[in-house]
Amino acid sequence: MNNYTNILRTHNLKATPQRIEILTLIESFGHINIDTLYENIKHKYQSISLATIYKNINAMIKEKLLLEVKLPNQKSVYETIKHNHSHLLCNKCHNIIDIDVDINNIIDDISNKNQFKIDKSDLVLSGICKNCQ
Amino acid sequence: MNNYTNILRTHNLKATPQRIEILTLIESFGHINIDTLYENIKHKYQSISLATIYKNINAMIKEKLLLEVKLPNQKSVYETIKHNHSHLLCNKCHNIIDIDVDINNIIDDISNKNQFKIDKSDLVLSGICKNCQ
DNA sequence: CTGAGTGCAAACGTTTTGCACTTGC
DNA sequence: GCAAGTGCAAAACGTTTGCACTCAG
Repeated sequence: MNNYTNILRTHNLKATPQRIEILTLIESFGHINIDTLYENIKHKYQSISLATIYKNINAMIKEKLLLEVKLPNQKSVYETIKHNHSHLLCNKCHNIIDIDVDINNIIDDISNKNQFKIDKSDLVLSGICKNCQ
Repeated sequence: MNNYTNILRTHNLKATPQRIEILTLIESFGHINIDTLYENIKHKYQSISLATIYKNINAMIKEKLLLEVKLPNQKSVYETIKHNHSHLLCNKCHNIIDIDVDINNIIDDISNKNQFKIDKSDLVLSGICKNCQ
């Protein structure tokens, strides 16, 4: 039984081959946008519809299997939910690197100063990566 | 002569009443999305078109007068360009607070570790604000 | 006076929906 | 067998564009 079959089932989703392929591609790309996902999934399922991709992405987001990452100046990408992390974005090759940034001190500080209950941080650092410099 | 007239002119944009009203509303709201902007600008200019708003927002972004802020789970908002800052977002009332966060240490650290030339950081902390708790 | 901006309608790209058919379980 | 998922076409959205008219400078 496929690796993703269980994951999907435990999230109240049927393990269809299309969904397994979506998850496989997201994992292998790390981060992927809808268009690239569609292009690549067609290699295996030529007749898949964009509607199916949207429905599945949305279903998996609702079931907390996936996360949308909004980026400056480009389309959102999707990733599987892992531990909390931030993103490094190259403005030239558009590659995205996951990074671990410890901003707990900052969050505590801001929480106190503003009497805010912070439960989430979205940080994108952008610039030019090593290869593109 | 209106406050915004100069700003617009120094950014190669003609100071039309519509643009002045857009800037006035953005300043008074702090952060505003397209729909709210449209609703509010109609109080003064009933016949303004959404196309005009989009054209102007885009023109002002290109001329570095405005900035788009992408937010998790909701539409982007626009703000005038000030010094670099981050955002605190309340998931209940959707209010946004500008905050100053010193992440230079973090940026230096990440830059070195990844040999990345970082020139921009987008940070949104979200949770529940004081009033909504 | 002239080029830039406005407002309308139409076009466009993206995402969602309805529905008949298929499939996972 | 039945609810859930797929794929198609159509609809719905949000945004942009073309064009005649108007206005800022």
